[in-house]
Amino acid sequence: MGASKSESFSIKHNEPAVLLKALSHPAKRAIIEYLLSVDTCICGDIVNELPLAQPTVSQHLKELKNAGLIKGSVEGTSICYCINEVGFEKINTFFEQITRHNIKKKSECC
Amino acid sequence: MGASKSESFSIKHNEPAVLLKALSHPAKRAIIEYLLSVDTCICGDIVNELPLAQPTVSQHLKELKNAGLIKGSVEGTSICYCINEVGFEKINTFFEQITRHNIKKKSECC
DNA sequence: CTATTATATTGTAATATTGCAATATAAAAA
DNA sequence: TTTTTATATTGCAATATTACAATATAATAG
Repeated sequence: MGASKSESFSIKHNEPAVLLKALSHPAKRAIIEYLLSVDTCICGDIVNELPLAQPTVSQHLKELKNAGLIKGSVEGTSICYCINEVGFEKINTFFEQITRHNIKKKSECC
Repeated sequence: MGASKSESFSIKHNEPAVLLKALSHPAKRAIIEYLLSVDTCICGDIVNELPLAQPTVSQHLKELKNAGLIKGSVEGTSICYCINEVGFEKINTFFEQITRHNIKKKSECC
């Protein structure tokens, strides 16, 4: 009856899951890609760059920050956001583990 | 007004996004982890292993297959599923690109 | 053919996510 | 202090996702 049985499952890889989920969302990925593309750190430029309202962008930034994919620092009235390498390193580690496991069992069926 | 402005954004990395989204879901990740943990290929064992009903597992398997993360082959009445390395390689490539980009700009702000 | 076993599909209820208008907050400028 | 500028929060409507019961399909066994 209904959605989300999240609690029933191992939280072993929960942190990577948060990162992956964030990156799988088009708007969030667009924000990440924009952050990767600009040399200097930006703030409300994202609102001008993407077809999203300010509150929407603000919320995505908050979630990306909570996930550990971006960092933000206050600069006067504006806030400067940039990529947080730590989050991406965590994803890499997660996938390295999976890939190692995977290669070991490679092509045993199907 | 409402959710999902997916169309508005670049589909450049859409395929990786599908993979990431699948992996970010607890039940789907549990299925993947189970598939990684067993030596031989399995089928309806997943239903016994996870706290999910058969139709639910079936649907997740379908989506994982469409995403390119698993493969399935018919064996009599049952169907044998296993990891599809191709999908994981695509994710790896996607992250290598991002990481390369990322390291180049490392710590320029915040 | 009928029964059994294994999986897929359909329909639907419960829940989660997304996006934004309206509003609030915070810092600097006037 | 008032205004301006930049961002965050709240509340809600629209949409998407999830899970499962009921049912359908497919292959094999008898």
